[in-house]
Amino acid sequence: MARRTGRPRSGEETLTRERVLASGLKLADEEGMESLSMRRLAAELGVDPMAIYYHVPNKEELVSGLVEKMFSEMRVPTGEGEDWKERVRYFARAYRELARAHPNLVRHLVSGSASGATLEAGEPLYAALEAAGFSPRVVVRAADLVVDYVNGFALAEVSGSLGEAGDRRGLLELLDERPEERVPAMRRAFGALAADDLAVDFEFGLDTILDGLRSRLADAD
Amino acid sequence: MARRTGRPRSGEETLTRERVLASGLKLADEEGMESLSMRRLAAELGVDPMAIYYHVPNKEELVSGLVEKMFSEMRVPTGEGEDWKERVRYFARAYRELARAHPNLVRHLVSGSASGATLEAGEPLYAALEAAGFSPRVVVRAADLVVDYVNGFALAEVSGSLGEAGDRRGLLELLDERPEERVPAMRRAFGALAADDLAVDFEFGLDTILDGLRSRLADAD
DNA sequence: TAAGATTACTCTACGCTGTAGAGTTATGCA
DNA sequence: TGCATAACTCTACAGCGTAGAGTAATCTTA
Repeated sequence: MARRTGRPRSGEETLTRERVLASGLKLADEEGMESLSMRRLAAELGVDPMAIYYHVPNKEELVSGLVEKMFSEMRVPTGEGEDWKERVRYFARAYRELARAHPNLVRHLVSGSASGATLEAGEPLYAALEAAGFSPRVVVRAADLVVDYVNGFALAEVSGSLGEAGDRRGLLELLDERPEERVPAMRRAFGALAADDLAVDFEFGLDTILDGLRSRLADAD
Repeated sequence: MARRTGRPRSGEETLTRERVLASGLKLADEEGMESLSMRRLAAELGVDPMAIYYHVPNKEELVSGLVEKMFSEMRVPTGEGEDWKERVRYFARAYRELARAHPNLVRHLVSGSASGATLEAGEPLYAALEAAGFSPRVVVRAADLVVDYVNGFALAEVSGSLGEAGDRRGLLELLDERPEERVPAMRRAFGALAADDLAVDFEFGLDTILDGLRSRLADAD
C-alpha cells in the first residue's frame, strides 16, 4: 500500500487556511465542539492531522480563527439616516443572530479576545452611539453595556439554562424541589409565566438599556 | 513496596464529596482550569485518580459541583427596607464579586445550567424586583436582563479582552493596525480614553439598566 | 538543464487526558 | 463467624494535541 507523502502535485487541490477554517466551522456547527479534534478535522479534509499545522499554528488559534471567521461574516444594516436607537438595535440583533447561527461556538464567541474582524464588527455600534451625541467615554461604556448584554443573553439562550426553545420546564421542576421559603419570589414570578418568546425577551432587555441610555444623553460627562 | 489498597481504616480521614470539591476549587483558583485534571486533583488529595469517581460521577459533574459550591458561598446583603434599586445593586455587585473571586471559573459560572444553589442565589434579585412592583412576567425579564449583563461583564472582565486591569492597551494597538476608514468611530472613542476603572464601568451599565427599568414601572404589562 | 532551496505534506512517537472494569481490604450487620 | 457493602487501588484503553523527522513536488538560480 503506497502512501502518498511529500508535497502534493500542482494539479491537486491544496490545503489552505481558508479551507481549514471553513471545514472546522462546518464540523463544529454540525457535530459540536467535542467533535472538533485535529484528527477528526484532518479526516474531514482528507489529510494527515499534522498537515493542518502548516496552516494554523495550534488548536487554540484554530478556534479563534473560527471566531474571527464568524465575525467577518456578520453584516449589520447601516441604518443610514435612522434613529441612533434603531441603529443600535440593528447591531444587537445582528450580533445575536450571529450567535444563534453557531450555537456550539457561542462560548468562544463571547469570550474571544479582540482581533481584526472582531473589532471591525463593532464599528457600527460605536458609530451609532457617537451619532447619538454621547461623549467618547460614554460611547465606550455604552457599547460595552450593549455587547455585555448580548453576550450574556446569547450565552443563556444557548447553554440550555432556558430549556428547549425557551420553555423553562426544567427550571420550574428544579424550583419545585426547593423548599418554598428559600425561593418564594422566584416561585411567584415563574408561576405566573406561561412560556417565553426569546425574541420578545431579548427586545425587552435591549429597549430597557436604550431607554436608560437616552436618559443619560442630557447628563454631563 | 506495599501499596495501600482497599477500604481505608476507620481512623483515617476519608474522602468526601465536600473535600473533593474544596480541593478542586482551590486547584482551579490557584493553577487554572488546565491544571484541574482528575489525576492532578487526586494527587492533591493523596488518593488514586479513580477514588474521585466514588464521590463524583465524572469530570463534568465535578466542574458543575464547583460552580454550585461557588453559588452556595455567595452572600447578598438583604437590603432590608432599602430602595429596590439599591437591592438590585447589592445582588449585581455580589454576583460580580463572586466572579472576580474565581476568575478561572467564570466561563463555567456564566454558562452553568441552573441547579439548587444557583437558583437560590437569584432569590434576592427576584424579591427586589417583585417589591418594586413589576408584574411577574416583567420580574423574570428584568432579572434576566440584570443577570445577562453581569454575566457578560464578568466574562469581558476576566477574558482579558479589556487587557490587564482594564487598560485597553492591546486593543488600542489592534485598532491602530486597522485601516482608519474601517473603524473611525472606534478610534475617536478610544482615542479620548485615558484608562478605565472597571468598577465605575460596571456601575454605569448597572445604573443605566436600573434607569431603564424604572421607566417601565408605570407601563402596563 | 542541473543543483539546491523551499513548500507542503506524511509518519512516528510522546505524554497527557477521562474513565471502564476488575481487584482488594476494612467495616457494619446477620 | 460469615457475608455484603463501602471505599478505595491497579491496570488498561482509546483518544487528544503536537514535537520532530522524513519525503516528494515545485520554484529559484546558475
